[in-house]
This record gives sequence, C-alpha cells and structure tokens, in this order.
Amino acid sequence: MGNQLFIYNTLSRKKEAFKPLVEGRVGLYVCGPTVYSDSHLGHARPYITFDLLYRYLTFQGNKVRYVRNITDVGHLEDEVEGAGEDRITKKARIEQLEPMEVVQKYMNSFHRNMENLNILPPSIEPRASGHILEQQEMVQQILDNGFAYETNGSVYFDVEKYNQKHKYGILSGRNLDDIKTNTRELDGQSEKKNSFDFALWKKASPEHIMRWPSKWSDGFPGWHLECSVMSTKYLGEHFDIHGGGMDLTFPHHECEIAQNTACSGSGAVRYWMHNNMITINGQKMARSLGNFITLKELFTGKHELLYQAYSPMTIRFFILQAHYRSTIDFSNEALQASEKGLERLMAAMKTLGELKASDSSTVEVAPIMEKCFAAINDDLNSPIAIAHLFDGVKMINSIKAGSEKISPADLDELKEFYQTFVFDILGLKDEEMPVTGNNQTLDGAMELLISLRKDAKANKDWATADKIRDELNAIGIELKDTKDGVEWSLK
RNA sequence: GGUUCCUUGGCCGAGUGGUUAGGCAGCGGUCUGCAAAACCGUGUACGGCGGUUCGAAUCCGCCAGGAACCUCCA
Repeated sequence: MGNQLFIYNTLSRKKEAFKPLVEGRVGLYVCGPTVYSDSHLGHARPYITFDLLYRYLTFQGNKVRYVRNITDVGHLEDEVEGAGEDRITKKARIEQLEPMEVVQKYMNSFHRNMENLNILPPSIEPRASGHILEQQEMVQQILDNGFAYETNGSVYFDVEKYNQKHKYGILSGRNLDDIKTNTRELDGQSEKKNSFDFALWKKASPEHIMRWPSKWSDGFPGWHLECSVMSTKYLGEHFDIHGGGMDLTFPHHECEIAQNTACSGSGAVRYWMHNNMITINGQKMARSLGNFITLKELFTGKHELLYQAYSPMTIRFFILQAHYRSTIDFSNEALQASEKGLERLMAAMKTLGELKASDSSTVEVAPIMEKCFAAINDDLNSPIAIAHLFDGVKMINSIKAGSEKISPADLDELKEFYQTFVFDILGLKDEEMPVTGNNQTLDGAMELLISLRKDAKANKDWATADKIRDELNAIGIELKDTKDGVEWSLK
C-alpha cells in the first residue's frame, strides 16, 4: 500500500491503483507534437507531466517502454483558412521549404526544448510518415470488419455502425444522440454518411504535396489513426497507460478507442491520463488562439509579455508546482515566484551536501520522505511533494544554523533521498552558472579585485571597497559578501 | 444549445467533514561597516444565498461569474 501508485483514469473518472499488465513492465504512450512550429509553454506540460510519470515508474523498478510519437504527416487545417491543405503543407509554402524540411526543423527545435527542460527522451519516438503501410493495414482491417466505408477514394469510420455493437463516447462521456444533434456542419462532409464520421484515409487534393499511394487513392492517413497504429505496433493490442492533453480527449482519443476496438474487438488502453491546460488571463494557451509564448521566448525573455527570461528549470518547477489535472495560469509574478522558490530549494540541496553530522538527531527525516512518496503515489501530486520538500529545507537550514542536529545515518539517508527525489524523480537540475572555469583571465582579474577590496575593507576604506563593488555591478558582475567569503557571479 | 469542470488570503497553488499546505510578495528579526543575498519568525482565505451536520473550504440545492470540449489543438 505504501508504495502503491494511484492514478486518475479518465475512463472511470476515479483514482485507481495502478497495476501493470505484466508485473514489472509498463507500456506508456503519450501523444507527441505536430511539428510545424516552435513549441509553446502549453506543450511543455504534458511532456513534463509524463516525464515525471516515466521517471517515477522507472524509479519503482519497472522496465518502462515509453512511446511518444512525432506527427509529421499533418492533420487537416481549418477548412476556411487552409482550403484543405494540411498544416505542414501550408507552412512549407509560406517558408518555401520542402514539407520534410519543415518537419526536420521543428522536430529539432522540439528536441532542443525537451532537452533544456530535462525531459528524458522516450524509448521509441515513431513518426507517422514512417508508418504509412501499417496505417493502411489498419484501415483495411477496419473495412474488413465492416466499420468503415469508402467514398471517392477516401475511407471513413462508420460511427453509427460501430455504436450499434460497441459504445461510442465511453471516454468523453458522450452519447451518439447528443453528438448527432450538436455537431456543426463542416465543409467536405458530403462524402460522409454522417457528420460525426471521421476519416481513416483521405484522398489528397491536387495541391496537397504530402501524399502516399494506396489502393483507395493517392492520399494520406486520417487524423487519429497514427496513434492507434503505432501504440499497437510498439506496445501491443493491450497496454497500460496512454497520456495526453485534456483537449485531446474528444475526438482524438475517443476515435483512437473506436479504431482499436473496431480492429481487435476491445480498447487497447487500460489507464487514460489527461493533463489540464496552461492558461493565460484565464484562457487556454493555444496556437490557434494566438495567445501563446514559445519556450524559446521564455528562455530568452524575448516576448512583449515577459518581464525577464525564465530558465528551463524555472518553467519545469512552475509546472510541477501545480497538480497536472488543474489548470495553471501563466503570469510573470507566478514564474518569478517559482524562480525564487527553486533557488531556495537548490541552495538547500547544496547546504545539505556540506552539513556536518552530530552523534544524534533532534530531527526526524523519515516523515518527510514518506510524505513525499505518498504525494507522488496519490496521482502524481507533485505540488504536495514539493511542499514537503520545503519542510525539509527548513530542517536543513536549521541544522546548518546549529539549532537542530542530525546523526550520520540520518544525514546519509536525507542526502540520498533529496538527490533521488529532486533530481531523479522530479527531474530538476542545478543550473546555476559556473562561477569559474570558462575564463581563466577573468577569474584571475576577479581574484585580484576581490583581494584589493579585502585590503580596503581591512583598512576601513569603505569608499574604495564600495567603488569596486558598485562599478563591477555596473558592468554586470555581482559581488556578495557571505560568511564563507566573497562570491561573484555574472548577472 | 449540449457535455464536463472550476471559483481558496496581495499573487501562484494544495486541500473532499474537525488537525499549519507550500512557494512568492508583505511585515518583524538575525547577520553585515553599509548594501545585497541568505536564514529565522509571522498575519490575512475559502464567489453569494440557503440546507444537511455536534461541526463544512470540503456534502446537497439555487444564484452569480469563469473555463474546457462539442472543429485543428498539449
């Protein structure tokens, strides 16, 4: 019980004890990005959330196969704007690039962002364009099973027929009758029996560059197919966890379930997990709404809404300070608070490493460790875990100040715990700029200035001492007089 | 219009019936030649109105405001 992970399953709308299909092995699939522009803050959330899950499951001793796809085929654009072109094709035309060049460019940028955020790479990162044959096979299988029909070279999923045998809408809590009365009429639906049917294979219009031959037409796979296909291929017909943003619940994940069920007779996924959105002024941050800030802009501070740059770890910590199923609101104030909080935590980590043990403890280390693990076990409640880590920070500082004592055994345990929990599980890292090492000339000059200032201070020549400090500050070097001597850093 | 969800102190954000969330800011203090930093301590809350209960931020109802999904979307 103590080490039992509970996760909230969208399918049951309850927290459930997580038991992998095969003891000690976990199959995890997460919807990856469509690579047609730079990732924004909102995109960081699922990848950080599921990175935490991946790290924790691994820490628990599971062998985890983590599959996260790259969508490089391009989903259909809004008909009004894109006139049937997919997003990648459209972007290619604007930038005068080959579609695959666009894909490569933004995939590289995505990978850089992920590395910056200390997000571990998945075990397999399959690309939709590399699984066209498998997708065609699944289309055929669904056709053979009688849950799809072909019209003008396109193949559509027959939702009504599916619903007669299985239930459509189990994940999002919808029923077909409601959908029938509430689905808007969109262009290009004349080919479909019903507006809520969705494409499995789409015939390409003449201007559509990304296309593949098939027995139905030269075209491209449907919106939702790749995840069904690639999860099945790498994780099997049944696997443990599928994650993604809440906005994908319907229709994307609902359709995935329908496709898998239409193929094999049952859904593939045992636990569906959905992270909530990042908002800005209370509204969802989204590419389509134009209210997004890219990760690159956050890291460099180059965006009109940003007061300053925020480091990748500040972003990671900011996201971990909210529970993944709650919305989290972007603001400079919130990010600055996270930055300060993270600095405090990291400073305590350093202090912990330098702590001296006494012969006995006046503090208890076990409760903190237990509470942190209990929090993560409770549906990845990272904000609670972090709150308990801060209780530990207070304890660490008190030991340093001498008002509390810690035994050698407790100290070892505490060190080991913080190392594991903060770095390995939460995936934070110390990103403090190295003060020395990159420029020996500068180091030497600084040593000289600090030593001159020390002499001035010894002579109570405050004018000279302050001049050195203030003028260094003016050119971007900060001096701090600490108990352990003078520290300097580039601002 | 349909479905689902949210409303916590100056800000962010936990918390599902009784016990301090936590971070940031503020305030007080320690340290310091001064400053900064650091550390310690500390107040303010549960959208409104009813109801259930010995007791509700937490359960129920109504009202107000907001959001997500229903269309690509993390």
